[in-house]
Amino acid sequence: MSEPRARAVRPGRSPVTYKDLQEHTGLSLSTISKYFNGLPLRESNRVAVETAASELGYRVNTLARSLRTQRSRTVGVLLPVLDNPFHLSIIAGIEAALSDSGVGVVVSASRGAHGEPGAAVDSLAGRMVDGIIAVPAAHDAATLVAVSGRGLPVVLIDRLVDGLDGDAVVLDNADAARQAVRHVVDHGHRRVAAIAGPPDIWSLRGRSDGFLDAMRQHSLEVGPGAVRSGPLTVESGVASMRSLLAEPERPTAVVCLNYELTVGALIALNESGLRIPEDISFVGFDSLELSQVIKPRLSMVVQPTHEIAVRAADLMRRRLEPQPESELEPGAQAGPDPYQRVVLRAELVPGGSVARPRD
Amino acid sequence: MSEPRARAVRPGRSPVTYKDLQEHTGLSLSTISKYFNGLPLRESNRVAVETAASELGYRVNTLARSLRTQRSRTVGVLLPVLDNPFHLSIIAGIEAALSDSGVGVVVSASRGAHGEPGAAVDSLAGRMVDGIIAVPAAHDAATLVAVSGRGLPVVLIDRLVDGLDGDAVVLDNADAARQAVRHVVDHGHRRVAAIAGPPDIWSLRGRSDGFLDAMRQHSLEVGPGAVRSGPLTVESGVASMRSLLAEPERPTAVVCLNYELTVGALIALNESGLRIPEDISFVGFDSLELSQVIKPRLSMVVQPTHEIAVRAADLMRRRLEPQPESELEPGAQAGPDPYQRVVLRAELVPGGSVARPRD
DNA sequence: CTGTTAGCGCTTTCAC
DNA sequence: GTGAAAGCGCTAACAG
Repeated sequence: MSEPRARAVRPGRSPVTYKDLQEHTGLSLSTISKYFNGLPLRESNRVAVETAASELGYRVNTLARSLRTQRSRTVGVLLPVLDNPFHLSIIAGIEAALSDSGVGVVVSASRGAHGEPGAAVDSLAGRMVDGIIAVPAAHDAATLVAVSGRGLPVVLIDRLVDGLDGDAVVLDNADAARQAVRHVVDHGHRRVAAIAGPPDIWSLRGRSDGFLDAMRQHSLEVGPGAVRSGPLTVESGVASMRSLLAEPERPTAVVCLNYELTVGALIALNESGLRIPEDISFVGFDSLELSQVIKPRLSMVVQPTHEIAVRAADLMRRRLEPQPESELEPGAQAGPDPYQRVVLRAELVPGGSVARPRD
Repeated sequence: MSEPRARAVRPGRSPVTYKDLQEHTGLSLSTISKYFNGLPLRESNRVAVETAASELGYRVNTLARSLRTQRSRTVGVLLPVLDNPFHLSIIAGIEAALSDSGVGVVVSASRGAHGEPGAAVDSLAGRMVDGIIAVPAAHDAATLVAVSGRGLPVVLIDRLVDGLDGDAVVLDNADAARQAVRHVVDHGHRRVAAIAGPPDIWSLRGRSDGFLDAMRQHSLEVGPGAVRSGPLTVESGVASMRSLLAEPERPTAVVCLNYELTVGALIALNESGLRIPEDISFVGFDSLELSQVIKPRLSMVVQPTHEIAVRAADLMRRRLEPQPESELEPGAQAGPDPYQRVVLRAELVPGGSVARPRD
């Protein structure tokens, strides 16, 4: 017959709710609600609520609000992996762009291996996000299609996936690779190799294709093994570069088509003892920061990552808006906006890592 | 007298709810709920719910569940800024560690400048996170104290803030700096400078103190301006290094005490034309990846970032658990667990960027 | 402008 | 085992 045990181990968090404000002010719940939604209130009531709220340390419960209104003012950002500067930059850019409009961001990693396919998407949907901005992994393409079909706005970044329609902002990948090739060809290189990623990723395939295309346009031969493909990891970059260097006819210039691969290639180059650009010319991808720190500064293809994020955020914001009655024409029947596909160009930042080949 | 306008512009998302499952199965809401919570059900009913759910594409609504249960199985991760590899690594590590326990993560940036102080914390609290893991900015220390006081578990990373108690995992910052000093001193340097951060950030102050302390222990003089402090930005690193190099008695060795500062210092060094280590010795901080790519490889103080994240996640998980009845003793009255303070050591990875000074 | 009322989708006693 | 009913914290009609 002990005292009833304390309710729960952890004390009531922020048990402060409209009810408490109600008791302290004598106002009705709906009036209080109006206060927190910026609706007009009699001045005296305004301050009453205001003071009660700050005294009690009231904080609106977003969950309850979202449940009721059926919109969370939150978008999900879905990325294949988190530990990667490109993705980081995407998060940061989106977060900044959206938080100005009072929209929150919850990030989620698809975590290729474990976890059911699509689990990440489901979890976001279960959080009632108002939309999803994704760098889609093959892994959760199907689920993305499903939620998109149900009317959840989806904005794709960096990659496209078959069967999934929606707004997208992507790089002109072929062009990015072509710029790199032109850069080395202009310096007189003819034996050029690429360290590419897996061809089943849309963006990487685009870059590989662009590479091959550019080589063809310059009437250069692409030997077997001149395009190394492998996973998007530093290790894979190391391995690719090593094997490239071990070739009997070693390329005089190597271009990398992704950040991790660039880092790996540089590590391998570093351990090989070869000098850049005297012994070999090099073009990296997406690692401007690296480039500035290395001597000579590296020629680098850089994506406008921040702009990518901002454009994606813009597309999403447009979908979230209550669709302004377009035109004056009432029957204009614009239908749902057609999907937009924003294509951005990469920029080649020349450095000192590309020079005339010696032989 | 037109038809009632279509309910809403955007079609009903995932209008699938228990009610729908109820209609399709004839079971009661509570039975359906039991299914989704793993409680025992008659086999026939189990499959009934199962098939209905997959046919309709049902997804449980986490928001509603959280509202009802008063726990979201989500922790907030609060960072001063997002675009920084250390913080990225923290996010990735926590996300990975926690998602195994089915706990979600929502990240938030304190965004020093605009936004009210503490807005980020409030927003997390409003999402009913079960706890907050934070690299606290001065900006939101007060709010953190407040929510912590209300019983929300808070785990601090990297920095401590006055008046805020809670679990924490931090670096032995003084030791990190001391290791760097010892490293260069062992190579015979006596004129050593540090590029430090703002002393009002706990971790950076610890590193500066450690630097000064180590210098003293080695009976070395610390000239005025031998410790440069400034904001944690690449630009500030550039400026600090430049001004160090412009000194009449230029230091023979420079140690950096943070990642951004390291990058900035290297950029300045690069443009100065000085050679590492022939003209100047250098120790960087936290940029192992950089170090591998640069020739010579840089001596580097590296934090165990991944372990930091994992330990923080562990501390949080412990607070979230329903406190196992500790001991066999029923009346043991352990009280709330005392706060834990995990202190991790940085590691000095020697490279080729430190050599005997010439003069 | 304010109050009453009925839920949002889910969990949880409490009877059966 | 299962179902009926109450309610988490909030908003949105609708009267007054």
